[in-house]
Amino acid sequence: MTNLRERRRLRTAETIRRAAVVLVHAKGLDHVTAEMISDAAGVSPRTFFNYFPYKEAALMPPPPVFSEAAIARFIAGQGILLDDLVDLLGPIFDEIGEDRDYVRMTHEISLSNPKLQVLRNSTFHEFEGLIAGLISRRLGADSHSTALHMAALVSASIKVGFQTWVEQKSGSAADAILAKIRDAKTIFDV
Amino acid sequence: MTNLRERRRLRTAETIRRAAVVLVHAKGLDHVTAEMISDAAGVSPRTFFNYFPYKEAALMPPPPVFSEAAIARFIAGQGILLDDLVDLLGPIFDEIGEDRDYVRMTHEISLSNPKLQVLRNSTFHEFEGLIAGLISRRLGADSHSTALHMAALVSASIKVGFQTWVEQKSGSAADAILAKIRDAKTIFDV
DNA sequence: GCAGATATTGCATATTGTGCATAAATGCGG
DNA sequence: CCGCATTTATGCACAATATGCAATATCTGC
Repeated sequence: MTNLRERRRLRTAETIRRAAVVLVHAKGLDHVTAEMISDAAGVSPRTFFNYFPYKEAALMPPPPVFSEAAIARFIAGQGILLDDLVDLLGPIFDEIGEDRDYVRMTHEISLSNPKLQVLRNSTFHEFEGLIAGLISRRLGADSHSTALHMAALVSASIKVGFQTWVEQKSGSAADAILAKIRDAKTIFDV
Repeated sequence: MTNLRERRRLRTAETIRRAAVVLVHAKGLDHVTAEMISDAAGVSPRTFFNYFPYKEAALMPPPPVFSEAAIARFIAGQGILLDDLVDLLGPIFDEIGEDRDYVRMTHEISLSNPKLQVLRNSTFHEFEGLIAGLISRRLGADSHSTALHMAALVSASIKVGFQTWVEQKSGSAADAILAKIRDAKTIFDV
């Protein structure tokens, strides 16, 4: 199990992320330096930049990871595409929903600063690309354009669903988001 | 005409942009400093940051501007939505297509560096938001979610269309892009 | 041409981010 | 359990980014 080191690395990254989010939420991005974050996380500034290429990167969530099994299941799936997509994405959003206050903090931070908005947009964009790739693999050759369109729809649904969840006081993130994705079926049926 | 100053400002910004694009295309982002760009554009570094908040910003195209008249026409329009959208966007892409080599350069640059990819993604994202806003205004209250979905589709179409145009040797950008938007009708009809 | 507004510039400075060398920690085979 | 190989953390030096501020130059309208 060479992944003891790996897990340690993930834990350190997470520690830094938390420290960064808390600090920036309290003081604003411009009043928090990489050094402050490092101090709060108990690492040297040099190590900070070892984990994150630039200060703002520590404020973004890590990219979601799908299990190999889940990916294989989705690609080989024969059912309604959006339903299978919901199955694929469910666990991801379950996880997000577990720490409501923290997620809300990160959300507020993202909106508080132009640079972070840019980064957030890009994060969404990358996620959309990931989804498009999976859809394309499932639909086979020549499905590129269709996959991009569908991924765009799904991504838009996620944004709307996430937004409504953030504004709510209670309820599951997965429920809110997946409902919006399912709604997309009324617009776009495959 | 107080807009002599304004036009002058736009021209200076454009001069800086061109200088930046040419330099970065030749040497790569990491080997071009803000000072080099300033020198090439004939302004002081301080002035550079007066026009652009950070180095990379000079490498992105200015946001498209729709005429008030075009916006009003679109919002009040009664025809097929995607057709009206094509009318609205046409002039924008005509303009882009006028300078093929330059646009291709900017495109190559965007793909050459992670930071620029992020920025490019965000630029697309903002454009999508702009379109969503216009669609929402046209469709009236409670159309928020629908507008976002449609804008996502249009945005995806633009990306695909732009990509195919860039790969071509000749042909109009507007034609390539608008064709893809029209294609979206086969998927999504309003 | 003059007064007021706007744009440009220089200078000082905090912060960012990287290369490189060194030290510490970890996992592995014996 | 121990030392060896590899990965990870750190310190230091330094170029580049980006901003505030004050001074200077340039434009606009009268």
